[in-house]
Amino acid sequence: MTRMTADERRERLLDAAIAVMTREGVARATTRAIAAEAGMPLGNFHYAFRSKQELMTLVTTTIARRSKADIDAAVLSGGPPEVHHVVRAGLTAYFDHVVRHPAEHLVTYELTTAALREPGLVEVASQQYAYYLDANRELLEAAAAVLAVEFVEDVDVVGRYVFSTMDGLALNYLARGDEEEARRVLDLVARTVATMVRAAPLT
Amino acid sequence: MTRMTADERRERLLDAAIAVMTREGVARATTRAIAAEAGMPLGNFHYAFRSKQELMTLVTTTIARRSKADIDAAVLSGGPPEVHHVVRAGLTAYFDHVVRHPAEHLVTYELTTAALREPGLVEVASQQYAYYLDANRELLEAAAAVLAVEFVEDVDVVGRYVFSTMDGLALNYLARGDEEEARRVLDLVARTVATMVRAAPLT
DNA sequence: GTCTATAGGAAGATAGAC
DNA sequence: GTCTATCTTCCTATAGAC
Repeated sequence: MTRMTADERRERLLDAAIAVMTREGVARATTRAIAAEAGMPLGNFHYAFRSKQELMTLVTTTIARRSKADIDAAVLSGGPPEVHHVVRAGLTAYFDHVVRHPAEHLVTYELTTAALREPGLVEVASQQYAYYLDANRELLEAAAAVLAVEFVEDVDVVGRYVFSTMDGLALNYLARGDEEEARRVLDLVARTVATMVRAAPLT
Repeated sequence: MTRMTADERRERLLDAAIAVMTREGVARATTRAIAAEAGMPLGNFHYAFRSKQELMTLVTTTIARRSKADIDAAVLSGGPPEVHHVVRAGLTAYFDHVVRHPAEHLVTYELTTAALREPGLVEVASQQYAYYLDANRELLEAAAAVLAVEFVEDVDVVGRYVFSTMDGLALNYLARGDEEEARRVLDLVARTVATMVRAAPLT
């Protein structure tokens, strides 16, 4: 049997790290626990990664990338072609993901706060959020194009408004757990976004 | 010189814990660091608290209480008696606090995520958020009374909308650090809240 | 009551046998 | 290249001298 390549080892440890973090929390994702999850001896960890921080950085960016893919896929659901409904469908798709995978979302908050406390990782947290914001703005612009509307407000500000609100609502839901009220807030947010657009001029 | 009472010791350790957490992060607030900050030997820690978790619970509830006092005080600033301006003044007061004391707010996010990972502390996180939500609703109702308006939407939903949005915006600001855009979002939020009220009927 | 000293264990990282 | 065994450090918590 051929040996594992360096890349394979890194990927296995990466997936194992995400699994442990999701199941037990970032604080308990020790190098030992991660190596055990990946089915390899502890000694191999530092053969694949120079340090635990190197892995943490990779985990953070990987989760951001995968989340974006999930949300992008979910937001393509159909529905009445009205701003309020289209936006609500997108927000609902996101919130459904939070309800179905709360631990995964909790991990992102843990990673963000952990990164903000580590001088070498502050940049990672910043880029993680820049990435999410970018994804958000893209979706808003795509939706606007489909609906033939344009934003009255700066689209960057609207994107950040939507993202911040959903980020806060998700954290709030994780802490409180009252799904129904959260969905009513979500509906309210969708209606506020509908007031931020007007019919687009013909091009 | 008389010895410290048990309550004094607890309070000193409590303040020391908050100081260490603010300065170095929750993860680095070890019993050793906290005892050193309080100027007492490590051995005294478990004379005042049965366990570290007991202190963590106290820290979480104490910070929630103190934050409420800060925000309540800030929100009493004057300004034009118009919904948009009054709400914006309140949100601005809150956001100013975040900008001036970012580490303190980061601590609250760290405590929330930490509590959500600890079976015995999930209740604490939930109560922490219930407390914040309650404070938020109270402020909204007080503002509505002063302005002689009433909410078109369920005031609980509006309160949660405002709280979630500001919570998300604060976290977003901590990660990204672009204050100016955050303030533009804040202004946008204030305007959306203004659309959720109408003149109150005379009583 | 107060402190020193230490138990007992887990963390990240590495050395060295195979 | 791979794994075992270990180094060093730091953690929470407690025992026991004063």
